[in-house]
Amino acid sequence: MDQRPGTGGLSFLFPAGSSMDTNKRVHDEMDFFSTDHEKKMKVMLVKDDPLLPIIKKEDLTINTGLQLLTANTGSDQSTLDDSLSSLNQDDKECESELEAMQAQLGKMNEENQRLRGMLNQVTSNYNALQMHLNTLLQQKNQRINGLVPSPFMNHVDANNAIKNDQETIVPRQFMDLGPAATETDEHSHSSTGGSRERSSSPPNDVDIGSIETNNNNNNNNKEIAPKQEATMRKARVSVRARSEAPMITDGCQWRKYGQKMAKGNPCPRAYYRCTMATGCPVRKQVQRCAEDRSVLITTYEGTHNHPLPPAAMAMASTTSAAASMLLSGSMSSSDGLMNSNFLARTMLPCSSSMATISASAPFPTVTLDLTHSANPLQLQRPASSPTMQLSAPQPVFQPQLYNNQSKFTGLQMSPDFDGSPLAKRSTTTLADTVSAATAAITSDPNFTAALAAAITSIIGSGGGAGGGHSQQMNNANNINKTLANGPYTSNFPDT
DNA sequence: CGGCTTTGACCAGCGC
DNA sequence: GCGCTGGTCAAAGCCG
Repeated sequence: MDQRPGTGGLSFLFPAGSSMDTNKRVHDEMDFFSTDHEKKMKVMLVKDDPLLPIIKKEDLTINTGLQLLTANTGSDQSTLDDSLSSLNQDDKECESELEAMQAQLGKMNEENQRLRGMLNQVTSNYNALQMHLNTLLQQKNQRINGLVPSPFMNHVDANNAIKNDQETIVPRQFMDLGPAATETDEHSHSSTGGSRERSSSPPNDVDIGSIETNNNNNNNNKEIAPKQEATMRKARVSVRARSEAPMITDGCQWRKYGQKMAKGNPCPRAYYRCTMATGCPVRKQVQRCAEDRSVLITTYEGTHNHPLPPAAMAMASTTSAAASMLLSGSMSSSDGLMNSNFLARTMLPCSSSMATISASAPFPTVTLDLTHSANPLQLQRPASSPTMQLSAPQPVFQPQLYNNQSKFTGLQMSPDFDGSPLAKRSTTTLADTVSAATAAITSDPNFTAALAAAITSIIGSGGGAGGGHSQQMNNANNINKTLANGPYTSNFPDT
């Protein structure tokens, strides 16, 4: 509590003609004997908060309560002032002390808010950097292996890439997966398909597990690898896109192996398996949204065990990035700041939710929503060619899209998916557009922070991926209903 | 003829 | 234990 020398603790009782600078300079001083506390507080606020209205000089000349007795003579006034000053001095001290404490409290609150903002900023930057690191490692791994990333980047490749790059850095997304992925879950999940596929096409899970075991004669790896793979397998990336076509063109070859009527959906759900390599475990489900049948929902699941064509690279990058974020241990549950409220605050400024996270049992899912309203970026192909509208997520991404993806166009759909090499279909496909979206997504720290917050709010909320607990279900239902009701029909009876 | 789609059946998980 | 649902299999048929 420093006081200006020579003022005797009356530094706020300046004459009306005192300069504003002088009055403002005293904001740090605490005068317990002054009765002009409100004015003092105003000065302090003006100094600390530029948003508040600036106090005019004349405001500081407002009479105090003691000056209400101006009808008295000069001597009486002096006597009365002395008496009142003596009588009220104790009360004034108490009031002054109270106000001083309130002022301190206000300062501390401001400091707290500022620190909180700094922490949020640091957290956002950290998440953005980690995303960028993952992307760079993926790209380097591609160059090393001559491969393109799979939709769900093979975690063995990822580990190798990271080991090659930095011996000391451990990819957390494959280490701290939480309690979600258990061998029981994996067995239960793959029991239907995996056991039946043993005869013809060994599940990729086995291969990866064996690789891990061979590379490291460590019993722990024998246990961890299946869990990692289980989580990788369970993690899903759902892409919502507006399309009249039966299936989006993502550059991969798919074979339909089933179709079911989903509960609550008038349209069936189709099941596809990747046929670009024998035993590739990647599958996808294609549905149409029950609410809006023009919206096509494609859900990817699994890890490709083979190189992908360039046309599939962009989608692979997108889904891989999303899955990596979903599985990233960087979004630890200990980060209390990153909660669903933060997600809401961060995402709501976006007029459309372009990415949502769902912990809907049994699989955590990242949904990339490309269905929202058109914007200047939306460039459609000629009407004769089936197209899928893609609206750039938010204006915040648009400059990046323009700068980085000059060939950004509408998404070409596969009107009649016949298994032909999708790369031949067009030079500007969904892959290109998703690539643009990926670049925008991964380069925007706000988005990564929001997505990280969403992931954290779900995974870290007590169950982890695949937890399927009621709380998670509630969160998931609030955040995303993407997968629940999307119908699909390969014959388009609904269109 | 090979690859794909269709479609009924089967299996496992889950809730009641 | 039973029924519902999601996911998958596999035989049959279609197509280029």
